[in-house]
Amino acid sequence: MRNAQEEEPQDPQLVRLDNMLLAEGVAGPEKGGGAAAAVSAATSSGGMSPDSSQIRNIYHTELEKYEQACSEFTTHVVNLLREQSRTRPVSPREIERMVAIIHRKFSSIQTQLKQSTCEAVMILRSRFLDARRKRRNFSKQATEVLNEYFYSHLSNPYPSEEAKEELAKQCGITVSQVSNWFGNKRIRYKKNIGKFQEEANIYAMKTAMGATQNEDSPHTPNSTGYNCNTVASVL
DNA sequence: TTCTATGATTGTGC
DNA sequence: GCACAATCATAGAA
Repeated sequence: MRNAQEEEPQDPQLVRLDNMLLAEGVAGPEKGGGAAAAVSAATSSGGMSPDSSQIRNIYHTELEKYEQACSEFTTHVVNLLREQSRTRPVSPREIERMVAIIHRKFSSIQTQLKQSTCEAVMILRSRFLDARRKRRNFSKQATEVLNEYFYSHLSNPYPSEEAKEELAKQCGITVSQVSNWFGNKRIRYKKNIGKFQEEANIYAMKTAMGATQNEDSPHTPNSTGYNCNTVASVL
């Protein structure tokens, strides 16, 4: 039986589907590859997204079911043939041929399973690309928080990893979105300081007011080093 | 419909 | 790996 299975030439379509599933990280060892990696990169939460890991789990469950069913059915048919051999001559060659037929039939089921998994991955990929295209502005409050940090650290607007995480938490966005925001802000501020002057003054006033309210505790911010007069000279 | 603002992506340099 | 610069694509205002 094993020989009959191993000698069967590999279906080129099946090979193609196998390669694709491997490349997408659905088949083979668990890793962050292909669509799975792309989606998880977008979520920045690390690991596979719920959708992509779901596809992987379903695929493996179905594949196991398929293998079990194939093996059980083959055993069943072989047993039937052996029983028949009591009433009529059944050659080993006939058994082999029957097993080969069963495997061919099951192979088409396997192709269908892999085909539909590939389709699911493709749908997931296009959904991810759509999400990337559909930009959403951050909430007013989030922009406020980011701007406050930016203008109060104008002399060094490079938040540490911890600060980025804290800002991300406060704004309800990801750390990479915080990094993007600061990257964009630094470059746009630098290119057009004049345009941002008014905004800088507003946040400077806010910071100053906050400092006045906390006059009893002299070590609290405005300890950020922000000074209205330095706005134009930095960066 | 056009224009501007803005979040995201890509390529490059360090 | 991070920051910068250029660019893209879209949201939202005019």
